[in-house]
Amino acid sequence: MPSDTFLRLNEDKKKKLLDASFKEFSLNNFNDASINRIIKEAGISRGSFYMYFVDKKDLYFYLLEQYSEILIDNMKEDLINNKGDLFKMFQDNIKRTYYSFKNNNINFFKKSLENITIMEESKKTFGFRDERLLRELIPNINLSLLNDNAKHHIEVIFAINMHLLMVTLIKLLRNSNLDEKILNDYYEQLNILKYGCLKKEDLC
Amino acid sequence: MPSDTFLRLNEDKKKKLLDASFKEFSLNNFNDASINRIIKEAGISRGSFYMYFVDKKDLYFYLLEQYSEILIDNMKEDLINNKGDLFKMFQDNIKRTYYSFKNNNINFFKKSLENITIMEESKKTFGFRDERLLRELIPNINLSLLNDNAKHHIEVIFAINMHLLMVTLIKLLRNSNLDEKILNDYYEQLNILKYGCLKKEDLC
DNA sequence: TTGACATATGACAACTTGTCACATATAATG
DNA sequence: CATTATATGTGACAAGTTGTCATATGTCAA
Repeated sequence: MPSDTFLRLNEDKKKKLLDASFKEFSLNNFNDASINRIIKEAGISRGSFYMYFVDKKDLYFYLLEQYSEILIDNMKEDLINNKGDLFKMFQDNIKRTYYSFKNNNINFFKKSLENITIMEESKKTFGFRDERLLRELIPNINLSLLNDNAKHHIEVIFAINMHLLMVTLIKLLRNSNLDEKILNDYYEQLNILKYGCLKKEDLC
Repeated sequence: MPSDTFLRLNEDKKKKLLDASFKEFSLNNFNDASINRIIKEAGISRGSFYMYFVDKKDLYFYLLEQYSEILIDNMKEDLINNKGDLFKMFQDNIKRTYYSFKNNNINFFKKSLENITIMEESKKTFGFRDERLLRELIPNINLSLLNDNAKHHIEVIFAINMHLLMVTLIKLLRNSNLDEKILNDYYEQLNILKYGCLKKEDLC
């Protein structure tokens, strides 16, 4: 989290630093990104930077949070449009998210995907804070479509879906064009989650 | 991949470097691990190091490969003991893997889990090379237990299972003792994959 | 013994980060 | 208005990082 000093800064100065950071993290992955280059581009001194953020990670997560707001908004919209059907939402959402990622200035989201460790993923699902996810998305899911076991593990199901979404996005972004095969694979993966892996005759 | 020069080295010198590396990567995550400390501990010169490995990443993946051989061996054994039942294998395997991780010298596997990005995970499933996974594990899975859709996506199902395994291991290793609650959550996640999320009446 | 090739070495340039004594704003108070 | 606090800004600095390269030392074959 940035310091109050940063938050109190005038919008111009704030924007300049945020823009420079966005650019740097779009061109380099987290470890290669350089605070030196950021402060040079933003025209602030080294000491000031450390007055605003405790370190590179602090800045990065703040940025990620800012820029991923719109993604969670889109997801919420898709969920409501599909009357709370979690799987239809994910099916609809992937193209939208793909284009958000693809069209954003330089590469920020693509690089972000490459940076996420499963360690972090298990804590905060893709930069969206858990709280916002739980507060705004989960309550909009129509649980009556799911069986009891699924109802009790709705957060896990969401997390698995998010994981599949991210892995698919990585694949799609590696190709230059939206690849229908990768997309179809994704839809069938959703089906596995919907219908399970075991033979039906063993179930009923 | 290490150079032929490294492979040609006498066992003592090789071991010394590998041991020093293992220790360094056990005490630090990938980015904080220092080649300087490794070569100091191993008693070789900077130039020699770069004669053996192209960079830190090269060394790291070589190490990971070496030390994860046993994990895939265990998995194969569990799969055969369970007559090819993929889900029973995962259910049995987690405790074993947990103890392998917990008891190994310093922390290598725990740190490794923390280092893995979903980007890498989507390419090589957890340091096990895809080839070995596909070659040795997948053929031992009893496909007749699965429905048609699952059969066609056996690699994806395996990957999701691996992902759940890793996330659960991270949770378990964060606690000091084997936490039954986390373990039970894992088993129920496997059930979701087995039986799916949708209500049964909608299926049959 | 003399090449020829394989290894080893550490100084070097070019970076990186976080800190800190100091300088300069801006606000508040006598 | 002058003075004192408090908030910000600054860049030199120490202590680290990595990868390269000219040079030195092995080793083996002709």
